[in-house]
Amino acid sequence: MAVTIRDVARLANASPAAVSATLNGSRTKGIRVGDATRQRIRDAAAQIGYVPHAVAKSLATGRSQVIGLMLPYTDAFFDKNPFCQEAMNGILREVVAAHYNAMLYTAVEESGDPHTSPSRIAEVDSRVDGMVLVMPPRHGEIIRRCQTIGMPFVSLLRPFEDGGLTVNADDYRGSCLAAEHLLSLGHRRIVHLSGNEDAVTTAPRKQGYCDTMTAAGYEPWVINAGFDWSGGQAVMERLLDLPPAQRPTAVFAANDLCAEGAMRAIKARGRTIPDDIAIVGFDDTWFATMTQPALTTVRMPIPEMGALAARMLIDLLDGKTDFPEQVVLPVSLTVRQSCGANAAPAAPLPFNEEKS
Amino acid sequence: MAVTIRDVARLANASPAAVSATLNGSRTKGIRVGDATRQRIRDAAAQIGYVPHAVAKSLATGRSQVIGLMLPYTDAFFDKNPFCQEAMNGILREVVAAHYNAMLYTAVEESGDPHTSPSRIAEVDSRVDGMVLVMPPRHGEIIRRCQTIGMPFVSLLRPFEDGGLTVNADDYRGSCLAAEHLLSLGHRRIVHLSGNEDAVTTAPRKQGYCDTMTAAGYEPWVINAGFDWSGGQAVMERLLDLPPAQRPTAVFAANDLCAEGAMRAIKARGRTIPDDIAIVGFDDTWFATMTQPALTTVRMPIPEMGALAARMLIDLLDGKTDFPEQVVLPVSLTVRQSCGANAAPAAPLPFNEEKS
DNA sequence: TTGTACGCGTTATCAC
DNA sequence: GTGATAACGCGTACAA
Repeated sequence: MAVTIRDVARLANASPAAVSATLNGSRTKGIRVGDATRQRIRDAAAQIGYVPHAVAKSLATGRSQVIGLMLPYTDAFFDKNPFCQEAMNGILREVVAAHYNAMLYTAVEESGDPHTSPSRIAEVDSRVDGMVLVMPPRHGEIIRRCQTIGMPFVSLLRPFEDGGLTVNADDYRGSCLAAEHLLSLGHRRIVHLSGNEDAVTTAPRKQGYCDTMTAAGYEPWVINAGFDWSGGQAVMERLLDLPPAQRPTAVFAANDLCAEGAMRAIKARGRTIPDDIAIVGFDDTWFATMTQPALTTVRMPIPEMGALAARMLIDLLDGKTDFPEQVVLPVSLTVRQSCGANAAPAAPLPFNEEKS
Repeated sequence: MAVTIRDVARLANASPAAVSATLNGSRTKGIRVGDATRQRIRDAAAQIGYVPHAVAKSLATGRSQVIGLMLPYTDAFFDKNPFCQEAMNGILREVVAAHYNAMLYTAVEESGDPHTSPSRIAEVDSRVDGMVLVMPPRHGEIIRRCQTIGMPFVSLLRPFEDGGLTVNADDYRGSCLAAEHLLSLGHRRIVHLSGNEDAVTTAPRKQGYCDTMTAAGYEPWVINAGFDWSGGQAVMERLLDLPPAQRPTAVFAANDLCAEGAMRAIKARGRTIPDDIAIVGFDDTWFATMTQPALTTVRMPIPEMGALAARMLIDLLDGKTDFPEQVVLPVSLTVRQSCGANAAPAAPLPFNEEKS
C-alpha cells in the first residue's frame, strides 16, 4: 500500500540516498546527484505518488517540525475564554508561518486539581520539538518535566520563578495606567476588584493600583473578586448596598470579565455607566468591545505575546541564542465609553466573516 | 541521553520483547512474562526513568493515537469566529476523552484561494490516524487527498456530495422553525437575509424559509447578505430606506453575525428591537446571548456535532462499523428577546472563569 | 553516488 | 508456560 523511498529508487534506477537528497532539495550536504538522475527520480516519485513518511523521517532525524501547545484547561481547550483564544491565534500564526505544525495538549486530567494532578504531561514526548506553555501552573509538573527530559519550552504568562524563557506583559504598569486615568477624571473612591489569589498576575496588578493611589494621596481599596464575571457581579452588588457617600465612584477590575460582572450589577440597579459609576477593565480582549457601554481597559498585546513566545521557541530550536530570555511587553490603556472620558462611537464588531 | 527499551532490558536481565509486553499491559498477545521478571522490568524502567519513544512506537505500530483537525481558515485558526471555537471544543473534548492527541492543520496557505490553492494538505500525513475536517471546501483537494491515501476522515458541516462520513445539522428544518415562529407572532413581511452563495448551508436555509412562507400563503422575500455582520448591516440600511408600508416587520438572518449587523443598522436609525422590527438569527453560538437585546436564534448543537464527528472517527479507527455514515442532527429554536415573544431576563454570561 | 548501519519499539519465530 | 532473537517499518547520513 504505502510507497516508500526504496520503491522510488528502484523505479528510477537510483539509490535511496539519491532519492532522499533529491527530494529534500540540496540541503543534504555532501551528496551530489546529477541532473539526469535527479530528473528520473522526480519523475518516478510523481509517477507512483510517493509521499515521504513523516514518522520515519522524524525518527531518523530526531526532529518533527511540530511544536506542542499546552493549554491550562482540561475539558475545554479554550472554552469561551477570550484570552486563550487570542493567545492561540498569535501562537498558531507564527507556527504556521514557520512551517511547523501544532500539537495540542491539555494540562490536567478530567479530575483533580490543576496544580497537583498527575495529568497528561507524560505526553510531552518525542513527537514535538518544543513546547509553548500557556499559563502553566506555578512550579508545575509540566515545567519540571520539560526541564528533566531536555524539552525546549517557552512559557506565556508565567513569571520568572520557574526559570526558562518567558513572555509576560507589564501588569504592574498597566494597573498604574488604569488608576492614573481614573484619578485624572476626578475619581477618588476607586475600588480595585482583584483577581484570583493564586494567579500570577494578581499581585502586580494590585500593587500597581495601590502604589498609584498612595502616591496620589488617596486610600487604596481592594476587594477580592476573582477573574470570573460572577465574582465581579457579587462584589458590586454589595458595594451598591453601601450608603451613597461611601460607594465607589469608579471600579478598576482585574480583568474584562470581572468588569462585565460589575457592569451587570450596576445596570441591574438602574444605575448608569459611566455617569454613576465608571469602570475600567484589564486585558482588552475583543470581548471588551461588546459590552454595553464598551469597556475602557488596559490593553495587553495578547496575540503578539503568543506570537513572540512561538517565535522565541522556534528561534531556540534553530539554534539562535541572541534573544532575551525574559520578555515583558508594554501595556497601554484603551479608552472607550465605560470610564466617561470618551464618547466616541462604538467600534465595529471585530468578527470576521462566519462561514457556516 | 535518551533511555531506550534496550537499556531497560539490559538492566532487568530481560529481553526488549519482555519489556515491551510488560509495559503495554498484557495487550500483547502471545507473549507471556512471569511475575518475577515483570517486577524486575518495572523496577528497572522506573529506576532509569524510561519513557517510550512515541515516534518509534508510531513507526512500529503504524498508529499514532493522534487525530488531525483541519480548520477552514489560514491565518487564524479560529479567529474570533464563535462557530469554529465551539466546534473545536466539542471535538477536542472527545479526542481527549479517548486518550488521543490532536494535531492542528490549516486548510490553505497564506496566499491563494481556499478552493484551489495547493495548500498544506500534503501534511495530511502519517503522523495522524485520521482527520476531522471542519467545513472543508466543496469538492476540495483535502477530501480527495484523504481518499487517495486512504486516510480515514469525518467532515463536519459538509453535505453528502463528497461522500465519506459527515455530520450536519438540519438547516432546512431550522429555517422552517424560524419562519413559523415569526409567522405565529403575526409577522407577514418577513425578509430572509441569506448567506454566502457558496456555503453549503445557504441553500437549505433559504429553502426552508421559502417553503414555509409559501405554505402559509405569504410571499418569500430573500436578499443575499452573506455571513458577515457587515452584510447584514448594509442590507438592513437599504431596507430601512423603504417606505414604512413596504419595510419588513421581521428579519430572519442566515446566521447570528448577520443578525447582529442588521440589529446595528436598526438601532442606529433609532428603531427598537423587537418592537419596530423583530430579529431571528441562526447558529446560537454563545455570541447570541451578548447582543442587545439577546438574540432569538435557531440552535445548532455545535459542540455536540463536533464531539460526534470525533467520536465517529475514533470508532472508525477502532474498527467499528455499525454507525450511520451521514448524521443530521436536529435543531431547535432558542427564544430570547429579539423576536418579541419573550421578556425573560437575560441569561448569565456563558463565560467561565478567566485565568490571566 | 551507492551501500548500509542506524534510530527504537514491536512482533513473529523459535528455544527452553 | 517463559522468554530470547531478529527482522521490520522507512528515511537519513556516513563510509566506501
